[in-house]
Order: sequence, then structure tokens, then C-alpha cells
Amino acid sequence: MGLDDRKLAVLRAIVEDYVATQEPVGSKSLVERHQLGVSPATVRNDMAVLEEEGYIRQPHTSAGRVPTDRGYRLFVDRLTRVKPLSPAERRAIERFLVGAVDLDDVVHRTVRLLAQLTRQVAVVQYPSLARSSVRHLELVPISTTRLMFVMIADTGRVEQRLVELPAPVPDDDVTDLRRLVNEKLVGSRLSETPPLVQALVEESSPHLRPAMTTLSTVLLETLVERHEERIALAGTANLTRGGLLDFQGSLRPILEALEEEVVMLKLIGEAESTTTRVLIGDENEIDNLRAASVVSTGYGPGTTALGGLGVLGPTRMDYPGTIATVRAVARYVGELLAQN
Amino acid sequence: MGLDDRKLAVLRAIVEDYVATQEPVGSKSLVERHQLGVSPATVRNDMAVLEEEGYIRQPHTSAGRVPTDRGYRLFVDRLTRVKPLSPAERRAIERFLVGAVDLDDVVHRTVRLLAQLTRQVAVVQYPSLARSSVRHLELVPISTTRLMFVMIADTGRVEQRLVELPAPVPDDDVTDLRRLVNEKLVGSRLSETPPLVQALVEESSPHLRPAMTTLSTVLLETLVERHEERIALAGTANLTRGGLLDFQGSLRPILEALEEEVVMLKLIGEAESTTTRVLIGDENEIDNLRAASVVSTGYGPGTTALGGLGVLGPTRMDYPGTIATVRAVARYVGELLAQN
DNA sequence: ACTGGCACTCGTTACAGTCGAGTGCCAGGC
DNA sequence: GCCTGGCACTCGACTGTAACGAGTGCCAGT
Repeated sequence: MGLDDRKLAVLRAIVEDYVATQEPVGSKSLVERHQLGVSPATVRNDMAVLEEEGYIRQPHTSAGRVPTDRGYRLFVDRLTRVKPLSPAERRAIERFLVGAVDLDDVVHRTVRLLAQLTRQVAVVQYPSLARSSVRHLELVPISTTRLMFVMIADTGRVEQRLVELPAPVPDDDVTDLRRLVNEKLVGSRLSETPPLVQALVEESSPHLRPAMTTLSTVLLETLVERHEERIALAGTANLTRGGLLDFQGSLRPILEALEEEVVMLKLIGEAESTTTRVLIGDENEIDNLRAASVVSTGYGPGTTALGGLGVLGPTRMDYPGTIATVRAVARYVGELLAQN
Repeated sequence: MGLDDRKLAVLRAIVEDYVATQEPVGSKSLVERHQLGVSPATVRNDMAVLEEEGYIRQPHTSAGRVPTDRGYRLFVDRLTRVKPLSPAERRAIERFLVGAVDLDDVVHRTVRLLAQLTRQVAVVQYPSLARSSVRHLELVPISTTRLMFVMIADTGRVEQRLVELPAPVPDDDVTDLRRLVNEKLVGSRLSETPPLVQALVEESSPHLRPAMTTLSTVLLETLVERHEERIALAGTANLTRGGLLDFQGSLRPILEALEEEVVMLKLIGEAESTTTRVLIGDENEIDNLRAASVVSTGYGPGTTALGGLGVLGPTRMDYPGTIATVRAVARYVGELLAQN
């Protein structure tokens, strides 16, 4: 357990070198590149201890050391020095995000920006519907038995759904339905709507009842239960950087996981606040991602998160830089959305 | 030049075997697996001719033959026997597509289905806006100087955009704007709207003029010029099948191309009718995709295409099967959309 | 507690040799 | 004239051996 300062410094040096060179690092090259003030032999002793404690390991007997997931964890928790963004990066962020015309645009620009800056796969969740409130509901008759139902949320999200009515409904009734629904629901958070919707059905006059019942079912189904959450992806090509050494040779499991919206949401969308989370290799609950690390955070106005965003890359990743970038981008996006 | 029937049969056999085994095929194994009725030596002579004509090649001197892009082309053009879908596949298609609740749902299900059936990367274009007509336009006031503008097309597509007004506009005026815009534009094809929009501005009463001008700009910008077209992707994990032999070792260029919507649209979205197109390796204009083949087709009611869909895979691909699947899926989707 | 020295490990590289799938060509047969 | 069996040849894949060297663990000395 006794990890004195020098041993920690050695671990840090190993992580930094390995991340930079992608090659197991030996005692000699370590003392050459870092001013540790001791000889290789001493470093070797420290390494032996670090290995015993499970922070580093040797790929083969006669090779240098490589950090383990546990080693990265210690590095991230205790050895990371904050790395401020370069002015160039700040400028890139601003330039990239100004001029976004709507939510879709903001999300797409953000995810591309994040992928570009971190050179990793970026994931951005659309502002969570559950945490949005209703700004307006619109019902557009498509035919006498079909309605297009459109909801606009205060976060700028627009969701629509086709509603198949049980019986023809005249236009006047649609107007009534629209008024009723808006009166009752506008302003309320989507997570709080179910009882309100229930009340709507019960209070509606008999001739509107069947239509309202169908409408409410669809409403609850679409907006509250089902694919209420959406995400955007970018930078999958970055997975191929660093040859095939990262991700133990196969991109397949990673690509599979990336295609599962549910999985990705679980990964980056759980944050309730704007705290940054780092999941390293094994710590990940998703089997397919055991060889990857994820840096994620919530974004939103202030410290309440509207949604999550983050990046996914090899465990061998520049954690300080990535963390800084993810945070900065999240802050900018939060501000941008607050303006709407 | 002189390619008699047997030589063609040899080429077909080579393509089929190579696609199945992913290994260069030699004369001996060829006569074993196919009833060609001649000896290996004869086949070798035919092969020499085929190679001279550029239809096949040898990876190394002492290896079997592999089809060239040109060979695949000949195979697709003249040697493909129609491969009917298996009942299981038909069932899969139907089961997968019933129960789709709206356009988004249809597109997502389709793209996943296509990826699953062909075991390749699938791309589906949303019904082209240019070929849709306006069903309804909605203006929702967000603040006095901001409108959310929502367009519903007859294909089920819903597009929205935030409009920043030059000066505050009272609710009554918004109602007027909504009525005017709908009166003029509903029913017309989006590709034909520019002059109509122009007329709208010119005919509108003075106090509505500034708002209408802004609105029209945004309208034209969003719906006609810019990212009017959208696509959905699925099955990128399938790129990793067949080891790293396909795509000459690196997925990077492929993944990069897949992320560029513009590129993908060019690839599958150009079809005006429901003809099937096959692009093999080199024939592809996009450099990044020189090692890939694309099978695409238009889909829509009848033979007019609303949009395109297709799959992308290695040149070493089961063309007959893929073509059959792509066509079948396109037909089903076309029918499904026609019902709406 | 650190250091220099030393023997040891083991993956990498180079080289030689064998094996065998596959070829091209040629002489002979239907 | 076209097809076939036979044969010599090519060349990548695989195997075994040897030299190399980066890196280690350990120990005696300061």
C-alpha cells in the first residue's frame, strides 16, 4: 500500500509515456525522459511494487510496463494536473458553435466538434424530454381518422407522431382537442404529464372521449415511455487510429455497442448534474466496451443537466486533455441552449 | 474478346467460390466443386484467357485466381441468376416493418432490417423533400420575436426551424401569416415553391412584409437549399466481418465516408426511378470507397422514387443475394409509404 | 536507501530449408 | 482442333535455428 511520492511520479510517467508512444515503457527510457533524479535500478524497484499492487503490468517477461485499468484509475483520480485548453481550441469551439440555427444543428455541430477536438468517438444526447417541459402541442388533421401530433419542448426539441383515430373526428373537434391539450399540458414537465393526461381523458366531454383516449395513449407511449431520448454520433473513424492495438484487435464489439442507442444512453445519459464521469475499461458495465474508456458529463444551464455528452476511446487515452475538452464543450453547449 | 460459354461459366464459378470462401480459387478445387465436365488443365487455359482480358488476377504467382472489379462487373451484368428470397426472409421483412408508427420509425426499422438481412452496412435516405409536397405549415410563437416553424410533408416528414424575427409580431399577425402561408403553399411540391414564396412576400400587406420576408428566407434556406435530405445508417459493425482482408486492411476511409451525409446521399440518393444500381470498387467516384461496392435503388410508390436506399460492402460480396434483398426491401417500403 | 553490475528472459528479426498448392507448357489422344 | 495427363517450376506459408537486444530481477557495495 505504501505508495510514496516517487512511486506515484513513476506511475504518472509511465502513463504519460505509454499514452504518447503506445509502447511498453522501460526503466531506462523513463529516467531519460523524465527528471526523476534516480537511477533506472531504483525505478525498477518501484515498478516491481507498482506491479505487485496491480497498477501496471508487463505484456511479456522481457518487455516494459503498461498501465492497467487500475493504474489509469489512480492516474485520473490523483495524478492528473488540470490541462487548460489552448487558445486555438477555445477559438475552435466558439467558431464551431456560433451560427447554429436550431437544436438539430446545435447537436450535430457539437458532436462533430467534440470528435474533432478529442480525436475520438463523440456522443451527444439530445436534451432529455423527461427534463423538458411542453411549450406547445399541435394537432394537424391528415385525414378524418388521422392526426399528426407535434410537440414542441422548451429545449427546442420537436417530436411528432402519427395518431390513428378510432373513428372520424370533424375539424371542429380537433380544434377543441388542441385547445384542451394545450391548456392542460403546456408548461408542465414531461415527466409529470402522466396524471395530467389521465385527467384530460376523464374530464373530456363524451363525444371527444374516444379520440382523447387514443391521443393520450399515443402521447404517453411516444413521449414518456419509448424512444423519448435521442443521440447523435460522430468520429467513428477515429477508432481506427493507433492501428489495431487498441481495442484488442477488433472494432466489432465497439461498433456494435455504438449502434445501440439504449446502450449509449445508459453510458452518457445517466448524469443528473454536470459532473464529469470517467469510466475506464473494466469499470464499464457493458461487456462490449471492456476495452474502451468513456469520458462523459452532463450539460445544461447551470448545474442541472438537460442531457449528457461524452467521448469514447481506447483506455490508452489522454485523460487530462479529453476531460478538459469534454467539460469545455459541455459548458459552451449549456450556455448556448440557455439563450434559447 | 472470345469468351465462350465455358469461360463465362468458369468466371462465374470463380466469383461464387471466392465470395463463399474468401480464398483465391485454383483450377483443381474449381472442377471438384462445380460440374464443369472438363479437366483442371482445360480450366487453367480458360483462366489464362480470363486473366489476359482482365477479369481475374493472381495475388501471387503460385496462388489461385481472384476476380477483378471488371470480373465482378461482368458477373453482375451477364452471369447473375435471379435469386428469389427465401420464405424466411420474406417473413422477416414483413414482421420487421409492420407496426411502424411514423416515418422515423419506418426508416429506422428499414435500415436495421437491411443491415441484418444483407449483413452489410445499410443506408436509407428519408423521402426526399424536393419530391414531397406540403401538407401543412405551422407557426408557433416562442416569444414575440421568435417563431418555431414546422412543416409537415405528405410523405410524413416533419421539418422544423427556429425563425428569428426582425421585430416583434403580435399573435394575430402570426395567425395571418399562418393562414397566408398555408393557403399559398399547401399541396405544392417543395421543388416548386421558390416562386410561390416569392409571390407570398410581394403580395403580403405592408405590416406583415418584414416578418414574411424573414420567414420566406428561412423557408427557402431550410427546405430547399440546405440539409433538406437526411439519411439513416446501420450495420457498421458488419464491416469487420471477413477479418481485415476486405477493404485492404483499413476501415478508416470507409468509416470516414459513411459519416459524410453528402457523400452518402450522392451515392444512393441520385436515383430518380426504382432501378437498381450496382457500383463495384473502382467504378465508385468516391476515393474512400474504391475498395467497396454499393448496391442501391430508389423506393417509392410505383416506379417514381421518393428516396434511395442501399447497402455498402466489400467488392467480394454476394451480389445476387444482395440485389434481391435490396429490391425486395425497397418494394415493401414503397408500399408501406403509399398507404400513408 | 540508492546505485552499478550482471546474469537471465524472451520477443523480434533474419535466414535457411521444406512443403505444397497452383501454374504454364507440351506431347499425345479422341 | 480441342481436350487431357504429365511434368517442371514458382513462390508463399510454415518450421527451426541462431543472434540480438531491450528489459528485468537480484545482489553486493556505497
